[in-house]
Amino acid sequence: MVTGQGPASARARDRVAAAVAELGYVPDAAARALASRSGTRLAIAVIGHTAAVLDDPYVGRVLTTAAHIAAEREVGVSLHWLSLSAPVTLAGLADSRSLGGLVVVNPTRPALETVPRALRGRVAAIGVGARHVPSFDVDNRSGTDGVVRHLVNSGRRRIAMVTGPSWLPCGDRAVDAYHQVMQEIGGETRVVPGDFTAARGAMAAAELMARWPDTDAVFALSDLTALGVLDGLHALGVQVPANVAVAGFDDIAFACLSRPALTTSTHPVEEIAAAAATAVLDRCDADRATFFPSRLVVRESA
Amino acid sequence: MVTGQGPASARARDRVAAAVAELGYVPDAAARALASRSGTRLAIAVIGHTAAVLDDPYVGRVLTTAAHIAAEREVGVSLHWLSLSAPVTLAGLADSRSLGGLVVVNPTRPALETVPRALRGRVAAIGVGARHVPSFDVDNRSGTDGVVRHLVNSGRRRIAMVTGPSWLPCGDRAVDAYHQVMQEIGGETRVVPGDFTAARGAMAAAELMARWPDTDAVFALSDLTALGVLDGLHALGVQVPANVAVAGFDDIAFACLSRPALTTSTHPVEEIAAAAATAVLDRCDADRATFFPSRLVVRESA
DNA sequence: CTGTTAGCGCATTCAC
DNA sequence: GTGAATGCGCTAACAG
Repeated sequence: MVTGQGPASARARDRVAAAVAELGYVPDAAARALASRSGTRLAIAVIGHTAAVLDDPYVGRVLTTAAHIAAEREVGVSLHWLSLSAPVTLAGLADSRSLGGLVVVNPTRPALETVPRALRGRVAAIGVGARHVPSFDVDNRSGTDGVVRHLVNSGRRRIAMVTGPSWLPCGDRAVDAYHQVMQEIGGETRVVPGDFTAARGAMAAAELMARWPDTDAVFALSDLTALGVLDGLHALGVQVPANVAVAGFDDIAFACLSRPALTTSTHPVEEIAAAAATAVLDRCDADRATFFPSRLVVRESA
Repeated sequence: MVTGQGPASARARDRVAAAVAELGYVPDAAARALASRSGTRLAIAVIGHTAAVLDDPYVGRVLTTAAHIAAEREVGVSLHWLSLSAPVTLAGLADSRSLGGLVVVNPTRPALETVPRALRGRVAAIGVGARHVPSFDVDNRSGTDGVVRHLVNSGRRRIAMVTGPSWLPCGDRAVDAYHQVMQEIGGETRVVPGDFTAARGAMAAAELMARWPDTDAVFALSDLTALGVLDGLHALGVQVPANVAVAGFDDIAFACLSRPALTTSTHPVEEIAAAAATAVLDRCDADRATFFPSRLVVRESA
């Protein structure tokens, strides 16, 4: 083995390293991939109802980071949409010989079941994990807890939540946390399903205010949705934050550009994506879940 | 040649095609890359002062599209930052044997000079092009013309422009178009340099209003910057669009979510990226420039 | 632990 | 026009 782990004495290894340095030797990725059948590309698969999930800015950030990390190792990244109704595609993806590793974004548990064992040690999830699929995710529970408690601390009691899509398991922890805080303060829970889009947020705002007109705060599990809520409330003539406070989740670039600027919770998306990509590229088999912190960012909207 | 163009009779080709279909044969990308020295990955190189340019949402859209297109051909995409001051990196990038093709985003003409001839037919630019480097870009000239004329038609005369970074050659056509319209209506030109960021937009707004207090419209060559201008004007207590109209360029996702919603010009970024990626992957040598239309989108801000 | 050998799956280059 | 040989640069599985 010209590089790396082969069983060899320390002296021999040093000599090779010296030769490599002096001759300016650089390994050929294609030849290595061919000989070791290790693949030449890192696939990013995003699960969702439609291919439109690929256009989400969150996916863009993950992809950007992964492509940047992969570049250092001379591998490329490809982007795939995995239909929610037929995650069979995952197996198809996996037996492409050029596949070096796989990062699944927003996986469902059934989808994770279809990961072939041949991919063990070369797969990671951003979202929930599974056996032999290490996961990297935001600590949604404490993140939600932090935001909702901030709303409570600023005097709100009739707090509603717009969730993520119901099929997304990693949103469950957030909903749990919301329920728990509401129970603690003896408040009624008001949950409306969302789908992480702004359009849905505007609709959710209208639904919410029709059903529970005395709502004094809305927490959306996505900034995009929260911006939509802002829009919906504006259309209803509701003042933010005077009448209703609004908080989001993720701290996207535009959270600080909206009017009013969005109170939200910030997440190290780049760090998460980098960790997932690195885990796959470095072939570390594990089924550990790593959680990244969610930190409250108070702006004007709540 | 198992696939494609080799000299062979039509009958033989058909037989091969039939065999391929029945055996479910799928070529091995790594083996092909090794034998033909054609590389296994498509590199996207973005030019800018700092690596922060990689985080631009525009780059995200380009990367997403490229990664999706590349996926169909079993190749991956890697992302690179090219320092403006030392575009030497481009040559370094190019002699990596795993490089299959290159798409340069926002190139400068000097940077394009450093494209090695070995890359001919496997390189494309999003922005200005050069000899042997086909370019794919927005028709900035007519796009700007459309926006500025819209401002004129709605009664504005003292129109300022916030440009892109001065080193970006593809912004020149836009500045030209602005000058031309202003000359036609006999208006004074008021140009402030920008850098495509929101922060710069807010500063530019302050500078503009200090220097030319009677300005009644601002056109920014980037939506992000325009949103910053919106912010800056708000801080100054200037009403938009009552006192000053604001227009942007690009129609990013958040243009319709700002308050007031941003009037801008929409561009088929995905189409442009797809065309560039396809040109590189299909090895079409050319030095033709392809321009994509810019279409005015009137919302509330102008 | 070391040195050697045999492919990985294709494109290319010759003879036919 | 067709088929068979050679090698791309490396890893893996041996024998020393």
